[in-house]
Amino acid sequence: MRDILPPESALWNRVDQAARDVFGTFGFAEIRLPIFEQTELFARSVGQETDIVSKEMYSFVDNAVPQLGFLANIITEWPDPLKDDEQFEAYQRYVKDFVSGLERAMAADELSKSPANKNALQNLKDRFETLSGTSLRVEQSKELAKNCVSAIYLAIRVAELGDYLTLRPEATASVVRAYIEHGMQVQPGNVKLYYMGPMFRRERPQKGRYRQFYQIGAEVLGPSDAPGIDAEIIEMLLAFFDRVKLKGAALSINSIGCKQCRPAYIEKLRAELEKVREQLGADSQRRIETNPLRVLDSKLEHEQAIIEKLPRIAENLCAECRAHYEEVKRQLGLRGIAYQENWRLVRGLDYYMRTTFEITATGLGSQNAVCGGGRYDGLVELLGGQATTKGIGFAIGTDRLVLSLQEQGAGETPGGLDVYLAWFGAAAQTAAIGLARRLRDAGFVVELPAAEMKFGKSLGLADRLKARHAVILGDNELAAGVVAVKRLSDGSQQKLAEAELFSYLRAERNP
RNA sequence: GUGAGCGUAGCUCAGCUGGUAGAGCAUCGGUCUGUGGCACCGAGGGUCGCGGGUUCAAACCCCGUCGCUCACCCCA
Repeated sequence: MRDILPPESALWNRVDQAARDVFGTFGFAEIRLPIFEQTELFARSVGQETDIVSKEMYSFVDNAVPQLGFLANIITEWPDPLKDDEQFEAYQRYVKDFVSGLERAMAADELSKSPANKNALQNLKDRFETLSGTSLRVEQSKELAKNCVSAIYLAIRVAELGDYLTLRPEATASVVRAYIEHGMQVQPGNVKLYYMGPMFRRERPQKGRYRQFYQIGAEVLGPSDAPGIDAEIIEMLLAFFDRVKLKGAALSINSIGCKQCRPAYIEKLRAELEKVREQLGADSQRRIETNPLRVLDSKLEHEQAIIEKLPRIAENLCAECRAHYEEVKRQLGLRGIAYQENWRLVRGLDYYMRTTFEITATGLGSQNAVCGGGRYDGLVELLGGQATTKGIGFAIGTDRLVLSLQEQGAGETPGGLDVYLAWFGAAAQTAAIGLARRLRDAGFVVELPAAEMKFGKSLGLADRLKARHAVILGDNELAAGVVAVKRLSDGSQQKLAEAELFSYLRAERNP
């Protein structure tokens, strides 16, 4: 958990504003999305077997009956129910409370009497009975108790205690959901949307990575999958990085094929990996089964030579994918965009296909990817929309971008205080309040002391607040109908009428 | 999920073999009631992350726990 404080927050705002400005010129408009969604949405879109869904989501039950949800959490999150008799008994009490709570809630119609709930209740009752008859002291009932506990977990998951919700781990799924829900396919051409805000993943924080992190992203959804769209969204991305003055941004691209050609490639890859299995590390060996593409991502030194000899997807694309990829590259060329082809660039999310890309920045160590994206033509259909709707998008990791900018020395922003309005005496305060309002109306940043201070104190505060000017308003100035304005950098001071003060300050602002 | 390191004032840190909690910076006030940065003097600010244990006595030793940082895994 982390706070973003001034003056650092100013840099964050600059980054957000740059995105709004640049994306706006490409015809993108902002979509504001909810922070949490139905768990189901992410499970389906991101992919059940990905790390995000299998272990990194913050999910919770939005209970119909809060007490039941509380108990369900205790029971299913119980660290080790079979550790000792004391824990075992406590665990049984919780299960008992849960069963009776479930019965009561169903009787009172607080919980639906759906078949799932009835089954769960019956199952829980049976299991609880068996569990009550076991003891941890006897080895064979230990095994029995273990099975009962698994069954209890399952029954609780089956019970419909309320909505399953998840703090969003990414936003593409939400954008697609909104696109379908609001019938945006009737809009002319492709729909171009951008978003920014916090995302959540459950993991151990480290440099540039947080459990609540921020992304700025954009998506193009609609009937066309023209390679020019891929190239333009990349062009926009680079324009953005240019605007925030990120140095050393490097673009990598790849194509990972489609439903037609990728499965065949994966089998080919798997077969080749089997031949060299013994030479690979434990992680890569495991991935031969789970996700062979990820082996290509390995950064282990001794695997590099092996990986270099593996079959490459670019040489195994179907005709359509090959043509699409070639045209993306040509379109990038038309825009004068330099890129690096990286045949090992694969994505961690299931929904990507064809074009994938990544931007890396300097100063981030091994976490050097600052933006990732790609095409996901099947996702809209997967989530229940029109099969003909195509999609492509990217997400910028704002935390890393800001970190990288700071390391490049963009952190310091000059203090914005134009005027410290030092007033002395009750009559001067009245005048100062009016003057402060007119200065602020004109766009100047003004600090107006809330209570009278001694002269030296007041100017001292103006100095420490890093004000550019002190405007002095006391009895003398009031009588003469002027103010004294002092430039704090060199101490020069002059008396001006109000109209002159405004033009003076304007000139000071734009030298 | 795994491994390592660190938690003492707002910040950076000191605090020896256990014996009443310290410094610098910052803040506030004074010297200084019409002119800032300096100097000097003074003040406020701490459940030593939290809980338990050992001890006559714990910031210090032991156990647990929470938090932060870094790395692994993975990704943005």
